[in-house]
Amino acid sequence: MPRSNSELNTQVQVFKALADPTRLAILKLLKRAPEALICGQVGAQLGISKTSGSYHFKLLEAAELIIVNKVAREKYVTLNQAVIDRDVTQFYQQL
Amino acid sequence: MPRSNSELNTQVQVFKALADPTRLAILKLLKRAPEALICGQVGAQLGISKTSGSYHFKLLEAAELIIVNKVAREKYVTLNQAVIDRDVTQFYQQL
DNA sequence: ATTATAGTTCAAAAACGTTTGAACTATAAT
DNA sequence: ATTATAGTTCAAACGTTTTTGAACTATAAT
Repeated sequence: MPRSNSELNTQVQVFKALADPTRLAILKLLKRAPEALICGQVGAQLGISKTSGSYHFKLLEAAELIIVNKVAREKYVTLNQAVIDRDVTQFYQQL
Repeated sequence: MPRSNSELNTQVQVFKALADPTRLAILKLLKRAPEALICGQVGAQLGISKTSGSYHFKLLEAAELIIVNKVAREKYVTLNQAVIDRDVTQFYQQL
């Protein structure tokens, strides 16, 4: 049943965000990229529809795993490395 | 070099296993336990049915996050610390 | 001004994950 | 032998996540 611990909840949210092949692929692409990438280009490279891409980027942003910067028509995304580092550390300390 | 997809798949499997409040609670309980715990007792402590417990433990075992030891009627479980450490390291190296 | 491009939103559909109860196996206790 | 306990399995129900297509907004290019 619902275990209501808000730290646990955000942790679950992060793991849920990571628990999908498309999103993991996005994050790995961003990790290797020298600078910000445009959403649509990432989606195209992974062969997903723009609607689906929009959904996944929104979810990654909600989990604070990426930073989004809208410039004119385009959406530039980068890893939120600080938050990822914090999450890894937490994972390491707890398990 | 084309990155094999099976690595991504097992990674996704691990994150899926972690992406649930009940399973995360189980793992944290196991982490703090001085020795192996009995499935049913863990389930009771978390207030889940035995059927549901069986489902979650099976999933955690499939993801190799726990080690299971059946003794007579009881199922003893411990964290699979070696695999967890490897997963954390991989997470750290890739994101 | 028209058309093209990048992305969003919405609702429906499809896919996937979790819980439930009943029936079951195997071991233990009386 | 009978009854109790620990756990599994199965299918159905229930719940959540993901994909889809169409309609939409906003900016850019011709």
